[in-house]
Amino acid sequence: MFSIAQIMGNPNRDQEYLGKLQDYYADYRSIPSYAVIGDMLGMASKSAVSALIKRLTLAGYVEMTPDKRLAPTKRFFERELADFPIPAGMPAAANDAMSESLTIDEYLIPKPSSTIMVRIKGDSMIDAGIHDGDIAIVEKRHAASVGDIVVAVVDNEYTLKELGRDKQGYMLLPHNVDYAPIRPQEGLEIFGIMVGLVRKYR
Amino acid sequence: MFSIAQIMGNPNRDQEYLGKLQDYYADYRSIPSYAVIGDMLGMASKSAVSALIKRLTLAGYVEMTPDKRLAPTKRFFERELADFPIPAGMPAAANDAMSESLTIDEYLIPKPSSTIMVRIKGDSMIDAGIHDGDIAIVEKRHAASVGDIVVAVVDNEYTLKELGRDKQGYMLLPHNVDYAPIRPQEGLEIFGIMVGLVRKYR
DNA sequence: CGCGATAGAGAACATTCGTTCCACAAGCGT
DNA sequence: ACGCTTGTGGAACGAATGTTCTCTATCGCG
Repeated sequence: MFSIAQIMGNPNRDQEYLGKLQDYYADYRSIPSYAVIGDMLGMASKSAVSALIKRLTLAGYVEMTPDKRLAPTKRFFERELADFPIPAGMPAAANDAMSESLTIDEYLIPKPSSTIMVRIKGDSMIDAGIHDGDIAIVEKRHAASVGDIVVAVVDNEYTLKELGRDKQGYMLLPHNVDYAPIRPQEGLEIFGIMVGLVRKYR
Repeated sequence: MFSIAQIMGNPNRDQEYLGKLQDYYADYRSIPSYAVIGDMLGMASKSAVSALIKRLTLAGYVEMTPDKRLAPTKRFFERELADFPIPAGMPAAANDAMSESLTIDEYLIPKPSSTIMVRIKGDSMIDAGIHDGDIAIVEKRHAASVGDIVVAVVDNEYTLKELGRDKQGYMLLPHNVDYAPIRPQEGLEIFGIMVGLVRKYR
């Protein structure tokens, strides 16, 4: 991977171009055609745009999708440090974790079609930091590992617990001393596993 | 605005198609050409794709950018929020009549410009369900109320605690029996208040 | 069983896309 | 001042795009 300064013909200029592309993308979630880019950046010809895109591609800001469409990369969304005016000493801005994604949605939901959000009821998992009213991000699938927090179907009811196992077989572990582990009588059906948690303070 | 069920020819089918488009977009941040969509969805002709896109446009999931490129709308990113326990039959493509739809970003970040994300370090707040490695959504402002979870500046260090108060004045309350409340010596500067929490299970 | 409505296949079409080539202008060092 | 490098303007080109049309298969309903 290269830095923009290493690749770019005129780094400052190109940085500014990149900024305008980022703004456009923020508005429309799509990268425009070369002609529109040209308009936007004040270039009269598409060859200039073509060259710019080549540079941006080399520098890793955009890439081609499998069907040769121009798409932004993770690096495209990186923010300048100046955007995060966090005074020195700030508990490391979550920049590191989030820098790879534009949004929290992307961060938590890599596979939208098989992901649902469920609002937690009750406090059987409170010792795992899962509170009543929290929203669980659940990825639907039938395979889970011991230690995963799963949504399982027990006696025709859905429940969120940690998947555990001992010599007697699988069980569902609440995280609350007031609740006892559940040993499903007849098999255990996994509905999905919990991949994320969202809580809102108001 | 319409619901997908009102517009769609075959709602379940279209919902599934929409899901695949969402997955593709999550991977590449771009909507593919009609030909690729056709491949992906098992349609051999572009006219079928064209019809689908018309329906999705009507339903408000995609739209045209100023230069006639296909782009997702906000609604494209919304996810259904189910209440727990999950109603039976849920696994099937959620038809409407379901509770709310929302994006996590909008849910947690009403004021983007004054909101930052901070990764939690340590477990001084673990009894409040705030774990090491979680991401706190922090709205920057200087006013806070007792009971808020705040990011405060104490002795030139940033710390996340509950804001408390007794007759001796304000203090910062950890939520962990191993930690003692902090009574700032010389004033207390509030950096922001915690409005949300995001956790990712791997 | 037959009818109509609907969706998809397939092909033709004009449009638009991005690439590529060449020529010219501006900036730089010698 | 000159020549070289670099970047841009412009035009031409083939490829790919999305629209539209007709025809056929399928489904639902009576």
